[in-house]
Amino acid sequence: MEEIVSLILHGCKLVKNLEETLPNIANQPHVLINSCDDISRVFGNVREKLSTALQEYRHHEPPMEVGGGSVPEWLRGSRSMDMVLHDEQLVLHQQHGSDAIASQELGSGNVGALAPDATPSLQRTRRRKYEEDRRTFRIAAPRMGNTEIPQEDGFTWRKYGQKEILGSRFPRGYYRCTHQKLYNCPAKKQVQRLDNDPYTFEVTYRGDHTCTMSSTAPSMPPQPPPPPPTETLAPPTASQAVVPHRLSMDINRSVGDLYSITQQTGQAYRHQIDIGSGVGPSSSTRYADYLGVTDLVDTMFNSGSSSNNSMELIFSTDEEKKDDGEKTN
DNA sequence: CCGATTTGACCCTG
DNA sequence: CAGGGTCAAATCGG
Repeated sequence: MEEIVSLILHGCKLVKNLEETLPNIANQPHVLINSCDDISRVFGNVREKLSTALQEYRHHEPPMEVGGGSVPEWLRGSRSMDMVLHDEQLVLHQQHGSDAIASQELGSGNVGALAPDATPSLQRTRRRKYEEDRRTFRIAAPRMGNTEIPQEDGFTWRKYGQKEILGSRFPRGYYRCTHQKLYNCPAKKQVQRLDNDPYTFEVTYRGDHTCTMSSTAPSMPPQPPPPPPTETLAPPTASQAVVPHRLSMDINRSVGDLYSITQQTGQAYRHQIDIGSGVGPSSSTRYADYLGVTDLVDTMFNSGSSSNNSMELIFSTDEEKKDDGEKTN
């Protein structure tokens, strides 16, 4: 087990390394590929070892009681095993759909407040394209402090609405970027507790930040008004700005951030992350695997010094969850 | 006083 | 017409 852990930690270091050198090597695809390969190799190795350990255990130990007997001792009784085996709770998939189109749409005017003279057909088109630019995350609610809202995501949001949603026990909160007016930032997010798991928020991000990612005031001067829409699609720069930020936070942050990003259609989570051209499908799948593992590692080993709240999150039973849920309700 | 939140009303889409 | 999304006045709080 120690070997596996050190492997995981090594992988994390590689990821951090890559992140730090990313600005310098961003335009050197072959270097990027090598780095990604190294990382995925390490975590692929981890996964293999985990699978082997699990199989060996299953082979030697007849199943005992339901839900516990076929799991290695070091994982028995912990929900982390579920996460390893079913990393849909950890793996992220990000759907950018037509980011470029959406960015263009968003940049072309105010969000939500459609031009009064817009034709109905145009409004529909705009809406649909806008809707495609949605990234849905599942975020574990904080166990400490304010459990009513998801953890900081690095941006500051201002709530502008809340609505009861049909078929949902919990209302949906509507947030827009605090700097919307000052910086013409179109980013919005919706936050809703899951019906069947009040300790998980489904956070849907819409639009991309044109402000910086500061949680206070933006450090960049206000951007000039976006250019009028043209035939050429703008590159999805804003959405790219979100991803590296998340990468950094995923590695460093504590619990609460067991993201699983789903497709907007609400289908089963896919063990895949779109990395873009230059990386083959098999690599991307393995890449996703390691992302899941890093989150797990992060949760297990980087969970804050003084409290074991992250462990509570991992190891808490459903019963506890239910109790806590009732308390907060 | 100013910015954030709340909440009922309104708008738009399907 | 129902439901989701947004607006904006009222209210809150630092």
